[in-house]
Amino acid sequence: MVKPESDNRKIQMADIARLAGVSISTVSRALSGSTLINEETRARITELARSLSYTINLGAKNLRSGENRTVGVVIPYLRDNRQHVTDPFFLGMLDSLADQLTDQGFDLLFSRIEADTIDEVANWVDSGRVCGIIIIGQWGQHERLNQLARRQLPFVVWGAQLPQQMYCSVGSDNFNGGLLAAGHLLGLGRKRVVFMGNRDATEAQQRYQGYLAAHAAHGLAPDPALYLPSPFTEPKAQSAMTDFLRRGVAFDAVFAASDLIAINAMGVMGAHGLNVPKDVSVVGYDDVGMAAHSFPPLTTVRQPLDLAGAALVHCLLQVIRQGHADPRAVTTELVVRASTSAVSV
Amino acid sequence: MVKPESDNRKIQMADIARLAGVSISTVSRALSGSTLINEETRARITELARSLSYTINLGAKNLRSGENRTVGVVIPYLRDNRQHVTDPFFLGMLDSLADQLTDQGFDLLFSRIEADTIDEVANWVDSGRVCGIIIIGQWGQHERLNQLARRQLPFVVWGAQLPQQMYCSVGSDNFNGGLLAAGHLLGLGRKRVVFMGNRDATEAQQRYQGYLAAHAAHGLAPDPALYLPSPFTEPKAQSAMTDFLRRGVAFDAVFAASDLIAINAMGVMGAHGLNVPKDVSVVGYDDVGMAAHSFPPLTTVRQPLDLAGAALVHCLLQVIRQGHADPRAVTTELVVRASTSAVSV
DNA sequence: CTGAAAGCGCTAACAG
DNA sequence: CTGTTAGCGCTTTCAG
Repeated sequence: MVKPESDNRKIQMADIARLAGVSISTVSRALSGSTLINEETRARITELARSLSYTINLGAKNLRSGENRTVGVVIPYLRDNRQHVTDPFFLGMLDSLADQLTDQGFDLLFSRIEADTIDEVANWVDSGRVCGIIIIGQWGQHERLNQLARRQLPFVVWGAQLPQQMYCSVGSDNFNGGLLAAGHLLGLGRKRVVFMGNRDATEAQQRYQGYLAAHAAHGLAPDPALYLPSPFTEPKAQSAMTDFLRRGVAFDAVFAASDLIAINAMGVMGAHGLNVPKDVSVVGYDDVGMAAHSFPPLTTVRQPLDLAGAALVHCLLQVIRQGHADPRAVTTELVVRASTSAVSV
Repeated sequence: MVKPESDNRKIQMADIARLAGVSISTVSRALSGSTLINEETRARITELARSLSYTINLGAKNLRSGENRTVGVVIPYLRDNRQHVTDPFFLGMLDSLADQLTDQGFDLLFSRIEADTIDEVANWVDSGRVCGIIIIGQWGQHERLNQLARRQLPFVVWGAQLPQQMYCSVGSDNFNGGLLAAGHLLGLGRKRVVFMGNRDATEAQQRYQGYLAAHAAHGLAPDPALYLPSPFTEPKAQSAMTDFLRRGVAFDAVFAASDLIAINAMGVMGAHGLNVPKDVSVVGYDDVGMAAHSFPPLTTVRQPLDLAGAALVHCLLQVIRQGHADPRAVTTELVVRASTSAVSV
């Protein structure tokens, strides 16, 4: 099954060789850019190959050469979260990786997988399906990832750098991002800045540390009541903010751990008659496309997806070739838009 | 390059065979579920294989058996549009396809490609990289797609069914979707319903036809001034709506060709002091996750992504095996939320 | 039921 | 510079 229709047999090297009146090896050399071949013969063969729109059979090539230029990209999901990934950040990351990998001549094998069965990605490598794997997000599987690293599985993950980490991670500079965001709000004269996100998620935790540091730099310590736990999904972010408002805690700013959370929080606050940025200034995190077009447009910490994708690919190749790569952070940058303003006098 | 580190040689059939004291062919049979093998031997071999966490080398298997269980999925993009895809609909579709394909034992090779060089996907098939291709969206390349079909390329596309179409498409029932949406608005007593979208895009065109049909069913013909051209991107949708408001055309409802457009339009209208749904009722298209959590939550025409993904995969397999499959439409359904209401008396 | 042998489409020594 | 010769890891006749 899953074989093509019988009639249109695919053209292969032997055909080209016959037509060009040379040996198969000559064709192979011509097409692979070997130097030990007459330029004239190469030209003839290349031309012939193109006119027949011949493309080399990658499976055979890989099998023979032991190479592999396919990398696996997996977006894990939590079982309870289930359903489809909805945060546009992931699409952006995937896009970026696709472009990077294509540029470098790699194919991208995509898969979703339950976070707690993430070990299964090892099969992709064991079976020679891919040469390495990029995992988007840690999803609380730090220890499992460490185990994969012990098995010498070639992979890198997009996420935070953690203590006792045996694998290579690439992430944004979360601490600094948090510092920038909270610093910006405090600099505008905001006094009671809510941190909205899930501190149990490693990246959010680091952003929270930056948030604390910004307060310290201003000689402040945030009221613990200003920590507003919220998952990274839209409905839960909305209900978290709704509950928070009901509690009546005073606040004049929100730093959300993702743009998606921020935008949903702004929506809820707007529906409750609060004005953003006047009553409450809001900063998000990621700078997804939507952030520039929300109402009001969202001030946020930009994670440069193109650099991130490039770094992930770079590190993965290093892990594959040298067995190791150091974790990295790509620099973050504050993008100021209309969702933040100075306190009015 | 891109070879794994030398030391950890991958275990293969020969190893299992040696350890089990049988021939390679026996291992092959045991693992592939052949019937002509002693159940006891099979058990022993399977167990051994699992304990060594052996996974079969797919490249070799495919090469030998001529099979291929990888399908290519491509999301084209327009050059001027460039940058990253931003509409969450695509992520949803990709997710759905990933799940469907995984369930059916296929791998998913993902790629972005410029819409007007879409012919290049043929290489994936010619080189034996994939057994077939799923293209997300027509992107105005109907004729190019027809040419690919003439070349017998095994592919299907998510999009509209068009005149003189030689390839298999799967899409939502755009006409009916438009009919439902506009019918709903007219049924609420709305009289001047804007159609916002790009009529040149084939799917939007069909939704527009449904919009016209709904008017006809109510004995109406829409004012041509109510056609509001808009691309499918956020900034352009916003400026289109901004311009439209400036023009001062009277209207009391909007049917947008995508949720993304609808949500951005709602934002612009809100910023101009218009109340949704009271002053203007809005219906979108797609039912992306965001639609349920916008302000107000968006009434929309749901495209069932799971069914769509399943249909795409099903059709692709049929094209591969039988050389042909008929185009299909998956049924759409109106999801009523708070962005639409009856005209007040 | 099992083993031996041939070969999928290609690359890479090895000899000219 | 080019052809000959072995396989890459697996499946599949063909004989036992």
